[in-house]
Amino acid sequence: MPELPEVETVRRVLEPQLAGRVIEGVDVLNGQVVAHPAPEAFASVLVGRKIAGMGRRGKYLAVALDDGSELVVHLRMTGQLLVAPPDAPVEKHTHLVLRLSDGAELRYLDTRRFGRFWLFAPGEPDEVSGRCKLGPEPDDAVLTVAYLKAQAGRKRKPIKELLHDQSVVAGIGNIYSDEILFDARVNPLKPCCTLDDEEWERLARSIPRIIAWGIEEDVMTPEEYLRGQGKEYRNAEHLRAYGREGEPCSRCGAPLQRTKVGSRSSYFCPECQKLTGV
DNA sequence: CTAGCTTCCTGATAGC
DNA sequence: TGCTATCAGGAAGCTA
Repeated sequence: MPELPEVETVRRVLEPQLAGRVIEGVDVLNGQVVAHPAPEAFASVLVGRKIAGMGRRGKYLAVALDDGSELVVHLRMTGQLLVAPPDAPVEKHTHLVLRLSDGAELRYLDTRRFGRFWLFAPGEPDEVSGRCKLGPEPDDAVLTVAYLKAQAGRKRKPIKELLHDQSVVAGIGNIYSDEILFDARVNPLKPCCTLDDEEWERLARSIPRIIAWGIEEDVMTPEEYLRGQGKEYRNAEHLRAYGREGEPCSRCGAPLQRTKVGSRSSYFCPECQKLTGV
């Protein structure tokens, strides 16, 4: 389940393999994953374009094309982008194939088919992908205590849900919200309007730090990415809270607990992240 | 305005 | 063994 650090890893691995290649053919195997424009137009407009580079905004990837058009991808839960030789067997759940000028193929696989592609003509504003509604990147300097407090307002919803709100901060999902709250020693269920100044300070510091740490820990070579078939982002072993129910807290040794926030599994330390002042 | 629910999907796993 | 139920979760869309 890619969040910002994993999406950034995909970008770093794929960009050097794609930049400079020309898209010679497009096979839309499942039109469901093409959100804009219609699949036929999507394919015909892409053919002949040269890939200039690859960017990222939140969890969105953006392939920049030579004529100024832009191919935007959101992997959602199970989307994977793979570069494969054309003779490699086409795996189950392959929905889109871009045939490239060096003979390789960029393939999109997605078991749950939640992921989407959007293609924007040069100068065409992106008003449909949801990208324009994103809040600042986690490393953006505007992400101050004052900003977070203003976003929280009088909301009583759990702080974890505020971190999930892509219009507040871009790129945080269920895993990294647990990691950030663990690092900041804030209980995931704590209502937004009840955090004290120290908690806001720690949270504002933890957001950029934990996301940057996630990207560093995620570093992998193209060979490793290929071996894992784009499925393994190595995002489990370095985590300190997520998925570690019953394991000792790395700070105090107390067994970590699991709870539900909304409908999401949440892992936290009952000693370091006490629910007080509510 | 916000909170809360449903929808989209498949596959892994649990329980009977 | 084979069935059903549950869970995993990003984000949009809906209702109250």
